[in-house]
This record gives sequence, structure tokens and C-alpha cells, in this order.
Amino acid sequence: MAKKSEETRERILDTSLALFRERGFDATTMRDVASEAGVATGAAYYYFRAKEDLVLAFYLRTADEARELLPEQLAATKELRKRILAIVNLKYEQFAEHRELLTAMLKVGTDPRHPLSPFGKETKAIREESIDWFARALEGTSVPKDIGPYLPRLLWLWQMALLMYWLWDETPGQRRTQKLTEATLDLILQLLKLGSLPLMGPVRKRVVKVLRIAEE
Amino acid sequence: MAKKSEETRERILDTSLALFRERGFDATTMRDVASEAGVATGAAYYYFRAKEDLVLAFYLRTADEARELLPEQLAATKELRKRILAIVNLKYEQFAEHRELLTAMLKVGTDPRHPLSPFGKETKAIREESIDWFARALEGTSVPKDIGPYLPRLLWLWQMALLMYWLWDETPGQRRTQKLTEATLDLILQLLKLGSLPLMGPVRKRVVKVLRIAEE
DNA sequence: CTTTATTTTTGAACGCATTCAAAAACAGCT
DNA sequence: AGCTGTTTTTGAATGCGTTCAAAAATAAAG
Repeated sequence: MAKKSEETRERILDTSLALFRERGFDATTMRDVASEAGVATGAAYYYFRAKEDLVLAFYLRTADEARELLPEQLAATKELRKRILAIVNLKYEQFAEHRELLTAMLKVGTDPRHPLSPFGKETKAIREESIDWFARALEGTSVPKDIGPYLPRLLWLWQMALLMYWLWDETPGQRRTQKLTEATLDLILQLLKLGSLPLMGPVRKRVVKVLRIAEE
Repeated sequence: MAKKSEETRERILDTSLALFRERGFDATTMRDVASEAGVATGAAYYYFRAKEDLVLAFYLRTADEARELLPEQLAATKELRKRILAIVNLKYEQFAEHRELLTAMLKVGTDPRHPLSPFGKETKAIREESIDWFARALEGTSVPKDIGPYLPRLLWLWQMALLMYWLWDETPGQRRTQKLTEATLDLILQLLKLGSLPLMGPVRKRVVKVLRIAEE
């Protein structure tokens, strides 16, 4: 196991992440990465199709970490609010040292043609996994049946929006994002409760209509 | 008036937009633009700080056009739904021939450091103007007092999200986005109506709390 | 009309992501 | 060991956005 090839790949990735953290994503050149990793420039491109591929690799690593940490956290409480916050907060922590990488990701993310977009085909597996964490957080919670199936994906979208806000947030420790996260979450939870009231029937209908249309 | 300098600037911009439309934004090089406009490469950079500056210039032109067209459209009806649709649909039309430019804009838009971000400082004037169209559309409509002041900005945000969706939408004529636009708008309008009910007090409180936090 | 300052234009040069053809290392097979 | 195909590595070359120092055109002042 652990072929030499695989080791080289890891070395390049590790080196790049270290440099990104130290000097920033834009300020780090692929030449830097390669030479610091002790290979020729071309080698970096043998293992990673492009500079942004390194970002994707980083993103995949955060997913690994989530797979390790989240099950425990979700098991620790049945309270939906806490569970969801655990998921979102983990993302914040993971990106805290790599804000610029998130920029790069979102940049790519807006481009429908770019293979590495978090909304694109190539990242489908990891996206579905991320969405699935919200599904697990919801386990045991009763939600209106008609919107239930859409809820995990909606929460994922909500998380993306928050990440974008987080990126712009210059308050120390991104306090403001923290507040916004909790406030919007409280709102969501309240709406879920209210959504079960009979009065809300017509609203739910409209919501479901929107969701049907947007469904991929 | 109409100094030669200004003419050159216009010529470069026109040329670039023509090329962008024909060959696409990425496929068009600054050298292409310059030579097609009959100037040296450097000249393009004398008038536009960067390739994306051309996109900003295009965006400013759409704002000019809006200033010409929208007053009439808004005056034509008092119906809020129609007014808002007029604003949003105009944007779709304006970008229809330049989908890739929108990509470039949104790309830049996610980067807090980039001067040309539609959320950034440099574009504040035009952003506020865009927001103001929604404010005008709302004139004469009664909305809950506490969220009223936030509503134009919220609608602008809603429009940005729709534009992003529009960008990804491959259905002919972006039909799906059209449907989504109307369905979400109907939902918004219904929520506004319901929001005035006393029962909704607590919800409105929460919404306002969110808005206060997010306020720039 | 000179002289001097300012704006505009030029095209070569720079830095960086990315590509590519060729070499080197490796693996499997006889 | 020798042969053949595959994987990995190399570093020079390519293309493009952008910068820059110097020239040219223009405007202002005397």
C-alpha cells in the first residue's frame, strides 16, 4: 500500500496547503508549490489538473474530517438546533485558516462551466454527502411531510449562503456571522413549527410549488 | 464635448462587448480587443484597469438603460407583482446576450478583496440605484412597518440569487427561471400579506432581528 | 512660436497558470 | 537479462493578463 505515487501526491497537496496558509492562495504560485515539494512544475499538474484542484482536494479532506467528527456530535444531542449548529460550525472552523480557499471555491462555484463548482456534476458525491449530514441531523424530528424531503437540501443552501456571508464578515472571530447563523436558524425552526398549523396550508402549498420548480 | 479620448474609450468598450458576444469572454483576449479597436494593448489598460473593468462598464450601461426604461414601466401599473417583474425581467433581457459576462461578474462578486464586486465599495452607487428601483416599485404598497425599510434590499438580494439560478438554467429561454421567479415572488407577496396578521408578531420579530444583524 | 507640463499611445517585458514532447523510472513478461 | 508497455518526471515553451518606461500627441503658459 501507500505507493510512492500516492505519497508524492500527498506531499504536493500538503505543501500547497501549507503555502496557501502562510502566503495566501493567490500569492502562492504553482512553481512555488512544486519546488517546495521537491518536484518539477509539471508534476504538480500530473496530480492536479489545475491550481483549483488543490482547493477541491482540501474540500474533500474537510469532508473526511466531518465523517470522523460529526457522528459523535450528532449522537450527543437530540436537539435539532444544536445538531445543525454542530454541522455549520464545523465548516466555519475548517475554513477558518483558509478563508482565501473558500473564496477560490465560491469563485469557481458561480461558473456553470467549471468542473469543480460545488454545484456541478463532478462534486455531486461530496455535495450529497454534505446534504446528508443535515438529513441525519433531522432524524427523529417531525417536519411537515410535504417539505420534509427538501429540507436537507435547503439547509445546505442556507449553509452556502452563510459561508458567503462569513467570507465577507470582518468582525473578530466572525462574530456577526455567528449571530446571523443562530438568528436565521431560530427563524427557520420557528417557521417549521408554524408550518404545521392548518392556517399555513396555502403558504406551504406555495413553498412546495417553488421547491418543485427548483428541483434539479 | 465628446473628446477624442472619450471616443477611444467607447470604441474599446464597444469592440470588447462585440467580441465577448461573438467569441465569449474567456476566449477574447485583451490583445484581441485592443487590436480590433485599433489601439495598442496598453491603451486598453489605460482606459480600463483590468479585463473585468469592461464587465463593470457593461453593467453600468445596463443601469443607464434601466434608467431609461423602468420609469415608464413602473408608471404603467400600480400592481406590485407586475412592477417587480418588470425590474427583474429587464435584467434577464439585458444579460441574455452576455451570460458569460454575468459569470465573470458573480465570480468577482464572491471575492471580498476584489474592487469590482457587486457587493463591494466601488460598486455601491450602482448597487444602491438598483435597490432603489425596488423601493420605487413598492411605493404606494403597504407593507409591515418594521420590515418595510429592509424590503428593497431584500428584493435586490432575491434578484441576485435568481440571476445565479438563471445562469445555470439551461432550459430554452430560461423558462424554468421564469417560473421560479414568479413562484417565489408569489410566495413573497403572500408572506407580506400574512405578515400583517397579528398572529405573525413573533415571526416578524425574529425576521427583524435577523435583518438587524445582517445590516451593513 | 517655444517651452513646459499633461494626457495618451505604444509595444516590449514580466509573471504566472498551464501544456507538452521527450526522458526516466518502473512493471510485467519471456 | 532483455524487451515492451505504462506511469511518472522533467523543464522548456505557450498564451494571456497586466505592467511599465519611453515616445508621441496635445494642451497650457510665456
